[in-house]
Amino acid sequence: MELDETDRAILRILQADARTPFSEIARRIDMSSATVHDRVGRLEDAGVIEGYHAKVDPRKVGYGTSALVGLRVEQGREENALERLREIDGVTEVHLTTGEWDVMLRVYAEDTDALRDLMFDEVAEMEGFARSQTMVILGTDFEDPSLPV
Amino acid sequence: MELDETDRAILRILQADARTPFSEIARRIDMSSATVHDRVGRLEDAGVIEGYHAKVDPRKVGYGTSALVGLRVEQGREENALERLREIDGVTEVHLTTGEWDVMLRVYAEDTDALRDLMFDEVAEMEGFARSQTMVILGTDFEDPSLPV
DNA sequence: GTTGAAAAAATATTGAG
DNA sequence: CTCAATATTTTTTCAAC
Repeated sequence: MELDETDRAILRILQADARTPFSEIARRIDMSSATVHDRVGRLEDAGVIEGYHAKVDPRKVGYGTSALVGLRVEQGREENALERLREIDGVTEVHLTTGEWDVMLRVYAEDTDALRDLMFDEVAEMEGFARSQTMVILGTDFEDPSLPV
Repeated sequence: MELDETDRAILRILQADARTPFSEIARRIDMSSATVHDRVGRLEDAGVIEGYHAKVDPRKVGYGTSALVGLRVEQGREENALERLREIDGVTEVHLTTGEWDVMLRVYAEDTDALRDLMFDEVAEMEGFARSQTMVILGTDFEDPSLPV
């Protein structure tokens, strides 16, 4: 799908605030809301917009700790490991990467104790687990889910 | 702010789909939409809900490559470096971490050439830069922005 | 592709239990 | 805190350019 500047403007607005009324988007980009409605529908159908999600403050719902975890997995056991990782509560991202680690995880836990339990009892016990390194996130300086479009 | 099971149910729904009409949320949790409206407003005011964002498929808007980058920063230069990183186009996350790296970045780039340029011309040229390691994301097995609440 | 206008649906507000 | 009823606004549809 080819995106023109109007599509990009709509994407910028919806990335910043997914609940902006079409009528206001229309006003800002100087088109009718029927057009905005039409375009958003096409962006959704084309898979450019994958979804709309409320961003919840992890601390406010009991997740005091977050970490990035590098994982080494035994050769040939990757499939099994990935399947297991997906199911662990608090694991929100599983990426296959080049470099020192085969897999990088993003995990959330209540506190450092809970993170330790998650790592020792769930991740390290997993079939095919070789070794891991946990990078505890001490603070997040910047996190904007918006891609520049 | 204290969250009860009703609040959590609303959060689960809005994390999965931020544009679910209040009327449907109300139907699903068996309450009136006025109550849902009231609760969502309080969750927003309390900062539990930080915002609503459209999730855009990076590939569909020209970002073929993504990476996690570990950074070492010279002591005392952290502030300056963080400020600079925030401004680089394509950098969507900047975390301070324990372990091998001081800072972990999430970056998006058009392709590996653009990633190289971003790393060599922007990141490595930054004041206070010591060294870095780029973990190119070959694939994302799982990525769900929803926190279990 | 875009539009204005009508119809349908949703959200915001109010007042009371 | 919750609700029903009302007022307001938005979404959706559609004939027409």
